[in-house]
Amino acid sequence: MTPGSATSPGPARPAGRTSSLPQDRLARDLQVRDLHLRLTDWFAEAARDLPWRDPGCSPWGILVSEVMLQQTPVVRVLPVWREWLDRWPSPASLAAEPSGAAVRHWGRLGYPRRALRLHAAAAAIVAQHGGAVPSTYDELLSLPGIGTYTAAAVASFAFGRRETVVDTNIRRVHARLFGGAALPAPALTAAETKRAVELLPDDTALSVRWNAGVMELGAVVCTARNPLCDACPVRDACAWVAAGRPAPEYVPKGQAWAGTDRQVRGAIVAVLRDADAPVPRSMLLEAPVDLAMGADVSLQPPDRGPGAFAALHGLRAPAEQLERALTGLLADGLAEEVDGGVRLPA
DNA sequence: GATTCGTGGGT
DNA sequence: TACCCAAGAAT
Repeated sequence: MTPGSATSPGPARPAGRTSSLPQDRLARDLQVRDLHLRLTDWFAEAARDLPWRDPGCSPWGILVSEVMLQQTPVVRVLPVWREWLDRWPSPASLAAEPSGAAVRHWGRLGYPRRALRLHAAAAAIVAQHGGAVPSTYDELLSLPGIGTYTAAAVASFAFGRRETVVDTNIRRVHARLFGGAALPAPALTAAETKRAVELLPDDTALSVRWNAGVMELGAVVCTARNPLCDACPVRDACAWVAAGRPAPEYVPKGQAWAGTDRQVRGAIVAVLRDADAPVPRSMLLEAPVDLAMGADVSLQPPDRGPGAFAALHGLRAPAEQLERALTGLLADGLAEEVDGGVRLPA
């Protein structure tokens, strides 16, 4: 069962142990409905003023924001999103450009394959939906780079549909509020999805505000570290607070970074992004003598950051790893080879 | 189900 | 400083 498609028609029921006693169920239903109202009231008053929440924002603008926000903080998305929507106000306008333009204007948001997939999604929207962002969960899910979360989020936030949205914020809020745990399981479980489905308000308009409100609570109050429980509108109902805010039962393992292929790939893409012509393979794979000997990086052009070339060669990556990283980028379509060398897809 | 895939600000 | 981790998706 996927989060977005699973919108049971029956009445919303609270999570946790199911009692066979009708009066217990009724009591839980009333408690959950109370949470619906309190949480959405709080959201109406405390919601951040984000441009993709503007009533005038197009479904395309909302879809773009959701893709950019995958694993990337709001503050870093904001400026890139504005430039992107100004440049490409519709799926057709983006689809008309080479995919490399999307990668270039993705900037340093990270995970540049998202830019590639967003470009592919725009092309699919043009080819299969007449240029209009589709409104149903299943149609959205079929687009490149749109998974269960984003499909449900766009259907809910852009089209006002009743879909169960489950993101990392919502998972954490549910884990604390109803599960009494500091953090959700390492990966989304069937039980979590079931709980989220049962918690979704029956009323469609309310379900949209519930989705956005729970997500917002997790983003600004019920944060992973140092949650602001004093500012929480549902603190009195929180199982985690009631349990004395016990520590996490496991330690999330951080992603390795230094020395990884991802680091090298990122450095290579940064070079290609800043280049206005194909870059010879040798300049990517072999460290220039002056840079290798520790040339003054500050001599790089001031508006080009610390110097993408210097950053790449500063990694001192083994030749084998440089080769592997470049091969991967070419295979992924993030780069292409031409006569003069390597460039973003044109 | 476990891995891979970027980046930079906060603590 | 080193580590955490942020509106996930694809394989």
